[in-house]
Amino acid sequence: MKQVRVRFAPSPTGELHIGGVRTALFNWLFARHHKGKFILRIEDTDVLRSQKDFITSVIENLNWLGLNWDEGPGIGGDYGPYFQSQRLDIYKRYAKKLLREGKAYPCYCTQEELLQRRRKMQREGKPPVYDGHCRDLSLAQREKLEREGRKSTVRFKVPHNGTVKVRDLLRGDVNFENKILGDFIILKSDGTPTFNFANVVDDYLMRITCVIRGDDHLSNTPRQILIYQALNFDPPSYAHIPMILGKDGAKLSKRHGATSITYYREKGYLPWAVVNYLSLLGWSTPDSQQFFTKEELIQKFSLERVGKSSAVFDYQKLEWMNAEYIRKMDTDELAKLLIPYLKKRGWVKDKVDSITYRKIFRITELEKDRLRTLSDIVELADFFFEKDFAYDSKAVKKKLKNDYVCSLLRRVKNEVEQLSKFDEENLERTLRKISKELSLSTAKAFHPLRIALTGRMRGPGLFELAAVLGRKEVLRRIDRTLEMLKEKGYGGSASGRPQDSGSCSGGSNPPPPAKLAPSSRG
RNA sequence: GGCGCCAUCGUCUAGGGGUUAGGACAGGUGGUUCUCAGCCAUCAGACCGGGGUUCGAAUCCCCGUGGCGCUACCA
Repeated sequence: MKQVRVRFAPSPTGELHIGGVRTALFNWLFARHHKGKFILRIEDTDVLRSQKDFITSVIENLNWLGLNWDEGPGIGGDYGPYFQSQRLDIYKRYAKKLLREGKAYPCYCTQEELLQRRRKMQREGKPPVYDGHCRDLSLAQREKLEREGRKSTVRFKVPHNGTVKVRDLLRGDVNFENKILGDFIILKSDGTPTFNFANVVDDYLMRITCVIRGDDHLSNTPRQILIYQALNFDPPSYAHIPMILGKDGAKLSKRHGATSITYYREKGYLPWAVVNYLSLLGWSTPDSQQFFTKEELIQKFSLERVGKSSAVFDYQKLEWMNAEYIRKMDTDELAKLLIPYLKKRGWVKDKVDSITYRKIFRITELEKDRLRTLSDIVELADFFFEKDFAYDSKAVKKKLKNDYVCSLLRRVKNEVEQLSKFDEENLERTLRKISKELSLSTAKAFHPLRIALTGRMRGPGLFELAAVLGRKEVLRRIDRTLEMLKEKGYGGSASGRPQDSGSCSGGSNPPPPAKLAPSSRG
């Protein structure tokens, strides 16, 4: 049996799309499973819309995802070049061959003429296919039109009768009647090939054995098979995989949310989480397994288990899966992935020293369970880095208003100052002791403290996060909170009584004025 | 309009002539904890409709309906 050769053939007219990634993935899995070749070919024949930046982006993103190719840009191979823009003479050669054999003909219709005739056909309720206007021109007529300076395209002569059978690995045989196809263009007036033509020539020349692509291409396939036949090429086998849709059932597009893989990369999705999630869109194992290692996925993947109906892209499930992979990840590895996000915020310097790294590691440990994407770290851990963090106004109103709060904070401050060793265990023991002595439930004691230290109601364990902050910073934050409460008249200072132990005024050194933020997410 | 593809919980799906139609995400409830997250337990939720075939249809066949795609000098 001959070696499996499949390809992914994106056109660089935009950022690599999630749907494109899924197509690339299925091709890659198929190749790897069968120990065949995965080829990357850039279909940049649309000169107007193709951009160099997008080529770079496609290549970078595929690399990031780990979908490595055996032939193509950056690698080379025996069947190159792998950019269609560098193969124009090849397409011309084959077009000439078809011309010579009478299987194609020059068409001199202008776009304007075509448009008008198409409109007319539509008005009359006829199918809007090319009417064969130039199909049977005599040599003299052609020469006349040439002399008039008319530009020509090359059209493929579709037989008027008969049918084309597409053998699809997923859907079985699908038949199309030739007569509904219409003579389509294979070479544009500027000499570049159209998709259907370049695709066939390249797939043949690159010895592609199986074309795996979105099922939006199924209706194009009869045209391509006709070209194979005209050129005396053996067509490959086909597998048209279901498309990915948005929530409303329409083809996935920007209005459903982000569709470019670049977005997910920047947001902090792990490449394998994306791959794993995408593999489940249209494919499954008999036991509906959710998580796969790379080796497992390659081993278990098969086209037979690819479904036929389109799948809705579920952002939430992707997010969940990403979070799962983050939680399962080694903390050290995760911390290193988080650093770029901290740098972007200016929270850590370009060169991370070992003390800073130690802190980042601890923070990573504490926030790991809460991360859904890597960039979440920015919102979750800001208080570790921002000395001047804002207090969630809702949290303040809800938890710091009570009379006992100031005496509690002052008490904690005193005890913390005197702590022989400032670590998690001592902290916990002391804080529990204080809450007991003040006859406060741990909840009542710890919530205000958490807000004093972080500005918010949710987050990692109190002792853990305090330990990371360090004694000095904890004391400073308590002072800062006391000051803030004093200004607001909260926490017992508004009781009207003279300065008693419950008051927030007096005592401490005046810290810088604290900001009160508008209520944000707790 | 023509042609084509598709159809199981809200979503991804398993299953497939006789099943309590299974799992995952999301949602609800309870528990654990200083909060959140997590974790554990638990609940709710589906075979598009109609005909056939059959003792029996969600499963096979046909029709309908719906969704999507193609019908370009885009790919």
